[in-house]
Formats: sequence, C-alpha cells, structure tokens
Amino acid sequence: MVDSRTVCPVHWPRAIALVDMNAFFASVEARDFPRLLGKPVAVTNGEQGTCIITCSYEARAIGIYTGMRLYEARQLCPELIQRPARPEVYAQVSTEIMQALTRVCPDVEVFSVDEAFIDVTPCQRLYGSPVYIARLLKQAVFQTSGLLCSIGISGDRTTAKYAAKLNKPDGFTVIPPWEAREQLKQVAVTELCGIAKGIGRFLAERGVHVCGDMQKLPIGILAKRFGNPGRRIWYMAQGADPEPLHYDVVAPRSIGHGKVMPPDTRERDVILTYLMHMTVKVSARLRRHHLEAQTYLIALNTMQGWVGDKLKLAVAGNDTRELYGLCQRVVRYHWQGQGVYQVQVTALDPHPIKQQIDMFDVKTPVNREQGKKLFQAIDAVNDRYGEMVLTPAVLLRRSKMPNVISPAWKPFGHRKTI
DNA sequence: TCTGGGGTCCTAGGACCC
DNA sequence: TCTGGGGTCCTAGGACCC
Repeated sequence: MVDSRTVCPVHWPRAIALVDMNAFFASVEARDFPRLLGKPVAVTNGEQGTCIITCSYEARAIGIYTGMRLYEARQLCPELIQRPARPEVYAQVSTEIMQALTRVCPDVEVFSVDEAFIDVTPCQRLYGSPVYIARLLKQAVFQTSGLLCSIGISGDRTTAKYAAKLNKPDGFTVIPPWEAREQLKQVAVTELCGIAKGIGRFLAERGVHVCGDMQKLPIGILAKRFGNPGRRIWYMAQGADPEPLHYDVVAPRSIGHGKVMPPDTRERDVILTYLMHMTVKVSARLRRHHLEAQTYLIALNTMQGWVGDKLKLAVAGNDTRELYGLCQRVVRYHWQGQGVYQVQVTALDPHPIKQQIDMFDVKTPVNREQGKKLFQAIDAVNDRYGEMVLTPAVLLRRSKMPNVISPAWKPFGHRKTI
C-alpha cells in the first residue's frame, strides 16, 4: 500500500521503521501445521487455558480478540480451533527474526516478542531510500521465518507504530515525516501508542479528541499533569515524537510471577501451593541470570482487594526455601481467611550476586552454602530436561501447569522467562 | 471485556535531616 | 518552637505497554 507520491528517493532527516508480526503466535502455528491455514485459530496458555492470548485473522474477522474468554469465542465461532501455546518455539522464531533485522540495520530496538523498532536513518547512506530499506526488512523477516509482517515507516517512533497497524496483515505503510502532522490530524489521539484511557479522558475533557486538536492545548497543561511523558504526548500528536530508540538490554527492575487461581479459594494449603509454585519460578529465574534480591513483594488478591507485604531477607538471596518462608509469613500475618483468587511473588530490584565474605554467618532459616549447591544441582537438571522436572513434591500434582509466554517476552536479556 | 501474565516509568507527598 | 530553605529517601498509586 505505497502511495506513489511517497516513493521518493530523498534522504530523510530521521527514518524509523516498526516491524510488527501479524498474529504472531497464531501465524507460527499455521506455518507449522498447514491444516490450520485459513482457519480460525485461538492460542491459549496450555490445553486448559481459558483466555485467548492471540488468534488468527480469520478468527478476528468473526469478532474474536485477544483477552476474550474461550467459551465466549466458541459461542461466536463453534469451529474455532484451540492451540496450546508453544513458548519455546515462538521464542526461537522471534530470536531469529530479530537477528535477521539486525543484519539489515544494526540499530534495532526489540520492543516485544513480535515487534521491533529500527532506526534506518544511518542505513540510507548504504541502501538509499527508507522505503527501499523497509522492503529489505520485510524480505528478511519472510526469508528467515516464512512469516508475513506489517511495517510502518515514518520520521518518529509513534507515527511509525501508528502506520504499521493501518494495513494489517502484510501491511506496508509509509508516512513521510513531512506529511505526518497532516496525516494524523483527523486520527483519534487514543490511536497513538502511549495514550490510553486515563490520558484519553483528560484530553477529551479539554476538547482534544483527534491529533489536530492538540494544537489548541498548551503543552504546559500536559506537562503539569503528566510531567515529561505529558510533554512527549503533545509532540506525538503532531507527528514529532522526540523519543529516541533504546538499544541497550537493561537490567530488570523486578522479576515476578503471578497466577489466577480458582475464584474464592479459602484453603490455606492450596494458597500456599500456588505461592510455592511462583516461588520456584521466580527463584529459578533469578539464579539462571545470576541475580539475587533482598526485597520481595508477596501479595494475595482477595475479594476485598490486595493484601500482602514487601518483605526483606536478612541478606539478599535467591534461595527457594527462604523465599517460601516469606510467603508463609505473609499468609500467617496478612491473610484472614478471605477468598483469594490470585497470588503474586515478585523480586524487587534484583542485582548481580555479590560475593560476600561471610565472617559472621547470619542466622537464617537455612544453611546458605548448602542451599546454594542444592539449587545449582536442581537448576542443572531442569535446564537439561525441562523446567520443573525436579520440583518440590507438592507441586507435582500441578505439574501439568503450562509454561506461559507473554507478548512482552524479549529474546535477549532477562525477560526471557522460559 | 477485564479472573491472563509480565513488565515499565513517573509523580506526589510524607518522613527525616541539616 | 511561629508558615526558613533545601535536600534525600521511600512509598503508594496512577498510567501505560504487549
């Protein structure tokens, strides 16, 4: 969908592309199981998953969408095909795609498992026009993965992202930077990445509905209410988002897992078992990345809202048993028997393991040295034979619990959760 | 439609200090 | 001990993303 006027070989002062895989997980399923091609397919977390993570375009055409309940979707479309997610496969495909993009242009920001921003500005010297480079990127994705993607290209990241979703699937949308402001004029502000309900409401109350309205609003109003992000929004609406791309893999601020459980669970043992499961996952992930944390957030979502606490270990660590000890404390002191439907265990401010000289062996519930060796052995087995092959006995009953993948998974760094 | 799961960043305001 | 002035740290909560 390239407008002929826009295919001009001039050098853009700044050129940003966004590559977005179409219905990524569902497309991988269809690629690997051709009988799914052209059919309505919904991907869920495991066979038991009741929430649709993503679905094919055939399903979307019927009105099915991400986040929908499976039973609801089946009412719309009885012949809907459910596929359990295969996180390891998606992770692998994603990694290969990101590497392929990097070979075309080195300046790639991995935005999520199925999206990447590419700053193609410098590559213009090598390849020529940004439009041509975008073609190369699209080709690279297809040659590597056999999958189609949508590309948006413009002079800033927000406009590029907006462009990418204009023609899906298999889109190719160019908005030259000098046309961005004009083309956004009639676009609802909430279409832009970064403006959701809260900010959208604030803007609407001030008469700003489409991007063109933003000029009526002094930037200072947004800055006062939302700080720097507010200031950025003002520019975004005019096709001039100043935000640069971020290439560094930064250390994570938190590492956590949560799980929704049967509603109104009141059995202490069941709650503790779920917490144990989250504990095993969080601590294993910390160890895999050679991280530890001192503070953990442990919380239960009850019918009356969240209860829980941030608890500190005497010394930063990642020992499953110590962490579980914190969970027991939270249940003992913060839970009064209310119905629980969700548990959460999160390590806050994880940092690389510090080699400490334990001159005064701090009194902790477990022997740290021994614990370290034990978990090194457990992790080694699980790395080789699959997650949770070796796991606390109470979790065995639940061992069918699937690995989940979130669209926020990134192929590099710590957000690799599987 | 929100009970899927996993994250990020920012701000206001209180406590505390000199 | 009478609306000084400036700084830090921490937390809760809001907003947003895929």
